[in-house]
Amino acid sequence: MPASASTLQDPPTGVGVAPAFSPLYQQIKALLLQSLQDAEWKPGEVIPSEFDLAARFKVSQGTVRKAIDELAADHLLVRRQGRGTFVATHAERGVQYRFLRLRPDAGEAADEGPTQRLMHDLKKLRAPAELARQLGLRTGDSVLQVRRLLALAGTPTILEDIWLSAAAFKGLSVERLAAYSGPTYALFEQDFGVRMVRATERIRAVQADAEQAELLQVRPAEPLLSVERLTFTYNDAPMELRRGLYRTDTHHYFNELN
Amino acid sequence: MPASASTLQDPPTGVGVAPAFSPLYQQIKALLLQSLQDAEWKPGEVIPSEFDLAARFKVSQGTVRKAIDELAADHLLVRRQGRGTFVATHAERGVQYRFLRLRPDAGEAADEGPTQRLMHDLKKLRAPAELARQLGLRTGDSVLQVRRLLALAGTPTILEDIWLSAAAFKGLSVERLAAYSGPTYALFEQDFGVRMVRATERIRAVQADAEQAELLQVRPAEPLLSVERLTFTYNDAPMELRRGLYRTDTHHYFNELN
DNA sequence: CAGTGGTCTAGACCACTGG
DNA sequence: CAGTGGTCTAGACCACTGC
Repeated sequence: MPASASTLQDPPTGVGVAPAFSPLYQQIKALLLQSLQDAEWKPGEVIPSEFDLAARFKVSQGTVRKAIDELAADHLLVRRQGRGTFVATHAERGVQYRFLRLRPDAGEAADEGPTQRLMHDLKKLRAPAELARQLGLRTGDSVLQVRRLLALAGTPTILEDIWLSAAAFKGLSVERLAAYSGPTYALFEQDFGVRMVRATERIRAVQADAEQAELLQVRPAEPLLSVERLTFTYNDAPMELRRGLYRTDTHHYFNELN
Repeated sequence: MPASASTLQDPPTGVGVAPAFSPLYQQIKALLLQSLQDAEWKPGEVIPSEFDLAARFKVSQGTVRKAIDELAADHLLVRRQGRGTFVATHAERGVQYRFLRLRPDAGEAADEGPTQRLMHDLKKLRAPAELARQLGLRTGDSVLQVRRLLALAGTPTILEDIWLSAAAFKGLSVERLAAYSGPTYALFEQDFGVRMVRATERIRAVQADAEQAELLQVRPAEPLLSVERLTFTYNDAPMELRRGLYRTDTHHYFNELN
């Protein structure tokens, strides 16, 4: 028997329902996740060593290890041999623009991210029903809309609209966005304590309308890739909706299927 | 020290280069992979139990376990508690069409795969340089080209060209393709012993040309999603190039970012 | 050289499956 | 009830990092 399973959640003994047996390491994982959510350890910081955590939770090091393994597999934590285990961050070089799958056609190496921001615009508006639903807000709640145009290798390639809860991102400004040189998600971590963890994307082929064509410097009706991204923090709480229009004449969306 | 590391590969002792320390479980993983490649266990079959494998390789069960864990994470093996560990297969219900990311706009549930095949065509041709390069063949090698049109929920939605080495897929016929009701990748396993393991996709927005438009029943110049897929067997050997044109007016390409 | 993650073992026991 | 994967422990030792 685990040394002290009783100090953690015991499996429910109710009748009728599935036993819902939960292994110790899953419970540890949940506790670690809670600490991440509570910002006990912030992005980029070290968390306690496996032995310390084992002592804290009164389980063996191997059990903590397995919990951390899963969090590392989900990119919530990053292990570094000899140094410790760290809270993952979008600010770190090498994993920046982790969610951007647009690659130049030539040379498999990923771009270093957008090389130039051509335009930033910010509006505040009331969330229509569908947007509110996706962001987990109520219809009419205050929402920020950021529109921006990004250039890759000198040519405008990405036209993006970003929608955020105005409450959660209170104080976000065009100036801050324009001045910040890293990925937006790193800015969200630093300024608002919002760490983005995963995202879903819905991709379609669409025709550029007149305005989009002009901004992206393509002919009207030129085909563009529409990438609708819903981004989640800890807890699977949706925090951002983003709609990108990508030119795919010199770049492509790269995906790896496993 | 591991019980019998000496019977497996010892770390190279050369000077100058990185030590290239390789843990035991990695070596076990490589051995298991070799057995999969050699078709010692075929798709859908059970592999020996962890204890049997531990005895065979003269390591502890935990070490075999870790090797299998990684192969299972890569979807090469599938663990089933109480039953055993099986070689993954595309024929299995629930993982069919694992590489098809097109989803209906309404209802997050994935389609059960293409509901109807409207057309199949097969040609034999000499591989141009670029195709040969991608498939790991020599320019001019004999290649099969399959063209097919698939309908989802009654409307033609996917127009696909598939290129395969004629040598590796000798005997493939339109009749076989048309008659087979499951995914192509399951057919490849059964008829040719080729198990597809992973794939990369390059996605672009393109305009339908006249022929494509007619087949997919859209207006010419309608935007379509172009999905170019390179599919690999064990060993990262490319075995198939596929170019799909997807209508995205009622469906979208779904992607999960972690 | 101390501290951290990484590997490996051996053994106990639990959960699930099928005969 | 036997067999398989799944969990947990305890302890030893290795590889890597930084002081």
